[in-house]
Amino acid sequence: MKDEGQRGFIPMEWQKRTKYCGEVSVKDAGKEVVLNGWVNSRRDHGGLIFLDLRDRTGVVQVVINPDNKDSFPLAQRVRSEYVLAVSGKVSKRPKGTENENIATGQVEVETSALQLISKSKALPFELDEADKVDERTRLQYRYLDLRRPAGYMALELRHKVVQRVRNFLNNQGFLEIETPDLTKSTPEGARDFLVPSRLQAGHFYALPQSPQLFKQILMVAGFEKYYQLARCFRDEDLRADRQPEHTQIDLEMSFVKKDDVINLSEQLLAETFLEIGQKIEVPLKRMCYGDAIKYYGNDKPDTRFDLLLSDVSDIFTKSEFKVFANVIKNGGVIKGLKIDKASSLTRKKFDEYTDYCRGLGAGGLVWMVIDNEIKSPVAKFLSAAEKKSLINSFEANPGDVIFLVADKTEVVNQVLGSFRLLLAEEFKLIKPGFHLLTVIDFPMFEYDEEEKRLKSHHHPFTMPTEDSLDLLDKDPLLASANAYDFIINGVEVGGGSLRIFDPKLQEKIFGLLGIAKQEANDKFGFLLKALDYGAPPHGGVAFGLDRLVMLLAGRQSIRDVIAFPKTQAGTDLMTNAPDIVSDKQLKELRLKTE
RNA sequence: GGAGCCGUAGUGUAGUGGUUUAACAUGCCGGCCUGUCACGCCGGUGAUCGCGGGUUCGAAUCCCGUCGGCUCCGCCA
Repeated sequence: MKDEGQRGFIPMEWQKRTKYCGEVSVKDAGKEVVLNGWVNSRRDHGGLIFLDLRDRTGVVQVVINPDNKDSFPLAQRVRSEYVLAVSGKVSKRPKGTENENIATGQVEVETSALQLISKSKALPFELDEADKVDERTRLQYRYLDLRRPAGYMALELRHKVVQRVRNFLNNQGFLEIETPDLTKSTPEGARDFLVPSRLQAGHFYALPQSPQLFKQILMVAGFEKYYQLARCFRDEDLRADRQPEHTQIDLEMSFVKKDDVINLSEQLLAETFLEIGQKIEVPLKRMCYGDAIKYYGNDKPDTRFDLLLSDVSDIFTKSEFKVFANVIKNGGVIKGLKIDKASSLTRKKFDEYTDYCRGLGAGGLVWMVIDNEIKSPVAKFLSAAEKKSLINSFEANPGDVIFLVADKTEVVNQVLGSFRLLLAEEFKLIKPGFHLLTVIDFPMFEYDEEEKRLKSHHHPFTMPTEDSLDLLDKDPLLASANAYDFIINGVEVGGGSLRIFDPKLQEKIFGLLGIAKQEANDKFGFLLKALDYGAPPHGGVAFGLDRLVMLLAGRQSIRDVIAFPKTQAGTDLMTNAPDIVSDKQLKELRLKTE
């Protein structure tokens, strides 16, 4: 068997596989097969060479005997990750040489012909140790990273989840419809990615943050049930669970009530969990937004563990302890959480926690070790009655530790909400498995301190509840929305709402958001216009496919379930995007760079 | 915009009370080996310690800056 021919190229003809490596079994014993794949490893015994040949289905052992005068010399020159075609006979392995660790360990392929299809340089990292390798090297050589079973399986799972979603929605009567990626920049929401227009010099498309407006217009168009696996773009900073482009399972339905959308969403989620063999009971547990904030400090409660926040402001309304009293006088709150049997915590650890909470914006962190009495730096400032009330309130027992934060309500919730996660991890309180939750009863608006105006909590097209209509004028911050979020293990995987289908109400909401009539018409005029032509009641939901698959795959980052993800600085280390472009390109677009 | 952690042969680590031939494992190259499967054994190759500057007789080690990667805050309707 030759490798490189006269022209210096490897011959183009090669034997096509008759079987996949991972599927060779005892049943094939005695049969001739051809395998194609990569050399996973090579074990050269001098007089006998073993190769583990790998394709996407698995590995199988290939044996090359020295009496095979064509193949043996080639086998000696073969290296890791060479691509080969192997012809040979499947045989049961000699007694005592079976390998229980691999699926094909009972058999091997006795090579009759070995053919080199493609060579490989020595790899920049060893595939079976990739878990430990710096992520930047793996991203640079993403094709090698993905060649690992773990890489393959993550994307295979993603594929299967997508197929389930499509099947489920198709069976429910949904139509998959694509909407534009080159569209119009709209105010509100995230920063847009812009695309300069050549034909309309000086004008810009924006990449969609979501297909929100298009799907609503599809409802006006009468499609009734739409879905799409939509790529969404947001030019904001990245996180482990945030990429500048991500994929949403986006859907919208007409003539539905809130519970119709929630029920379908929960069924859809449950359907995806079947892919990993998990039966999820629907309907899911539901929690109102107010309780989520009150007990968990945020609107995406991690319900894998308790450690609930408790408001103890009442105990300190008349406290001699000025720090607490002042916070309450200024409208703030004192909340805390109790952790069982934590008296082994060191002073150093308490300082660490204090720094952590300060870093999140708290003025400080009060800690108390419960013994026969309370041990705490602030114990001397508290009255006996206050101490007793605290212990009662937290139902604290000797050995427990109480942490308190006093500040503005939002600060307290945010700090304790994060701190609770840290403690749960450190004390190993997190129960295994998946804990799904639907959060309902969101407020319509929140107040933006910086811009001194109302902002939508969900988005500007969210339908207020009927009860809230009167509040829009009186006290819009109390108005609640027909919106819902879906939370798994503290990760927001989806959310949606009923939409406004009355153009008058939509204009009213824009007004409350401080979007002038002129601007509303410039930016959203096409939607308002569409609503004028017989808009059905409608609502929908969007799930973050990347986050969902991340959870199903048990990974910590969505980068693991995206084929070619970007770094925290928004770069692609494999392609080196983003990159500078030629002057010619800039000129055509009438763009100048500094 | 901000905070923290990290950066030493291809890869993963060790080495920082200032002076080392910068160590170990693995990979890679060569040799031996007919039942291995993380094959084994022998030998070899490979790092001016991310980059720049400073302190010093002397810096991988201390200081400053910078670049890159990760985590987080802000931001993400």
